[in-house]
Amino acid sequence: MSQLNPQQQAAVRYIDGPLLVLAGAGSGKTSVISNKISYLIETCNIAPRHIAAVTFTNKAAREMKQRVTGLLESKSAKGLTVSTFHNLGLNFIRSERKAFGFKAGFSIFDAEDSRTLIKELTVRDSDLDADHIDRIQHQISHWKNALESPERAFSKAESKGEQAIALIYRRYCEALRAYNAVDFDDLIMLPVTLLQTDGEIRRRWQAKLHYLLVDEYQDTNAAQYELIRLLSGDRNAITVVGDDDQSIYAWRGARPENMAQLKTDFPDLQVIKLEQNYRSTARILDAANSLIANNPHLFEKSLWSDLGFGDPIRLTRCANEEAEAEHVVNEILNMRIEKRCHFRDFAVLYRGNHQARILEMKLQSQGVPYQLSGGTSFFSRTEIKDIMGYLRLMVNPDDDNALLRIINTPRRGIGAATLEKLGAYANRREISLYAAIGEFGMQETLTPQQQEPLEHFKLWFDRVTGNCLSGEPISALREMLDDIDYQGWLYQNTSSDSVAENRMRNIHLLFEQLARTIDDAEQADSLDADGSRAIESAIAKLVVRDLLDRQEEESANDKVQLMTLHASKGLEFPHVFMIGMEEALLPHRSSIEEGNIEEERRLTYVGVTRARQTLNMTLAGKRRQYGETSATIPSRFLDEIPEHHMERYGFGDSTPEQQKQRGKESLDSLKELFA
DNA sequence: AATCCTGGAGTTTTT
DNA sequence: CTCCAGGATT
Repeated sequence: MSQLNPQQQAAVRYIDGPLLVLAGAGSGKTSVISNKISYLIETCNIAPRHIAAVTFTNKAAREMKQRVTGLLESKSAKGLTVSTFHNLGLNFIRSERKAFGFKAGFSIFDAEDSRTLIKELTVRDSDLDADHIDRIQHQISHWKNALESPERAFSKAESKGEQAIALIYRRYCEALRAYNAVDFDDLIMLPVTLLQTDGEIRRRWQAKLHYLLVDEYQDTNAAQYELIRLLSGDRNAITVVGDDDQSIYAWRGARPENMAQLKTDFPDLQVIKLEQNYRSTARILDAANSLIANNPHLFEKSLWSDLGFGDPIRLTRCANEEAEAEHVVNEILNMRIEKRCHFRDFAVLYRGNHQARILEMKLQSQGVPYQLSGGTSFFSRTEIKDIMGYLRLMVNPDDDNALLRIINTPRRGIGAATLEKLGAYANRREISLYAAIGEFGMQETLTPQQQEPLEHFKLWFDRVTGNCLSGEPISALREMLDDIDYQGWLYQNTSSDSVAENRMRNIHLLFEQLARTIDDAEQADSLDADGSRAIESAIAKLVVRDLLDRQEEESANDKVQLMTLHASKGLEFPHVFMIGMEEALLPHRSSIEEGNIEEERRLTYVGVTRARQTLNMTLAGKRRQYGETSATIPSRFLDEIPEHHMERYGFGDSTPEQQKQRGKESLDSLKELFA
């Protein structure tokens, strides 16, 4: 506590009502939340099980939990909830499963599963093109995040097309029900609907939660906000921490207006600003402040730091994107020697993932180690989706999606025609595909060659399931892998052996994680009172991910970090490069077209504020895109950074003399600022 | 079931 | 231009 500045301390101590902490970049918000949790436990004597802290990513949740545990002196954190919104929702659904009408072992559909299901639904519906699937999926997700039921969506629809999508939305929900499944959005939406309609359950949860803390509040969507409001009840014991200037996820439903909404919904809201930055030099912060001042603001705030003026921001105009990448690599190599630092101290940030490609080439050719973050996430890799399919079907035989994924992977001679008949029959009888296999009615429609592999599969899978649920799940699963010779199938289906090896490693990683999660589930008592088995809960937890970040941490050796501006939020690096500072790239073309410049500016702001010591910006004079090379225009955001903080290279319009002059002005103005 | 071919898109992404 | 998905072809 003594480590905190007065504002931070005030934010920790204020517990008499709802509190909004406006935490600027690098102002120690994680510290505040962690310290507040420990303060609530140690000083206010609130039992950990009555406190919940909510984050957006597993990584953030894990870090916070760790810090709280480290801060606690005399008490234990046992029973404390620090989890993601989705995890909290999942726990809620699990413990109120019966009220929802789900069977044990319900599946969680990820985006890919949802897409498959929507495709299935639209194909049968001939008056809708299949190429609108992405739009439909997006729209459904949007409705769910806005808490719109299919019925409401239909009645609000403004066109025939929208009505048609609303009808698919309804069938999509029905299908999920039939599959005993929920999707990611349901993890938030379903708890909200139940809390709204069931007073008894609402009171029970409100009685359980005495204090609620929310991180990255500017990223909450309508459903998440409603969940927070319902859980906090009229106790109003709630602290939310956020920064509207770092709201960069409006495109996926985040509503930074939720910050303003708080003032209306909680009239006695206290607001505390954290403006001291412990990360960056004064120049970098002044640049960031000037930039973001071009956005309208609900709450004015201005970051400052006492870490010294620092180096000017360097802006280099390169001939083309190739020269740009080369320049960045050379700079990194030079700076590493000059500043005596490590590769891991550098980050290269960009707007779009494709920008990483040239960079990768140049880094490789110079032998610079790098870590590319982003890319396909662990749980969307084919091998993991395959094995998860087996696991899901094991605990939830109604999950037709899972069955379809794995029934012929590896090949079992069960083809499209067979599945077509099976589907038609199951549909008629209103049972799941798995249940339909081997029924008498089925046998008439299938040829013996079709029937045999199906029934063989079911017999085998029933046995595997039995082994897995009764005895040692992990060894039963390894046995299953041998049975189906999954390894052989991998080697046969991948271009090189190293890819197959890697995939096999991933599967073992998954098993290890599953074993750990089962242990956790067996120990946790409170939320699993519905009598479901540990493995069911473990598989559900796996789907909401907890593996990816862990892997990244392990491999974070001495490597240059490459990532999108979005992915950089929450991180910091001694030396930051922002590349592609051009109109149409940053701000992105589509954002210009949609008139959404403010979010692009915030994105730039996030990038700038990642830097501790130096910030290097680059742009390419000519860029090749869509086959043709054309001249670029420097990003408008560059003009919003005070010229006296910038050192321009490659613009040809400023002599070293002018540079020096600006450098003087810059120092003078900074001195004035700090006088 | 595997492979080739064509067409369309080409921001950001967690759970 | 380059990549991927999905369809068509073998």
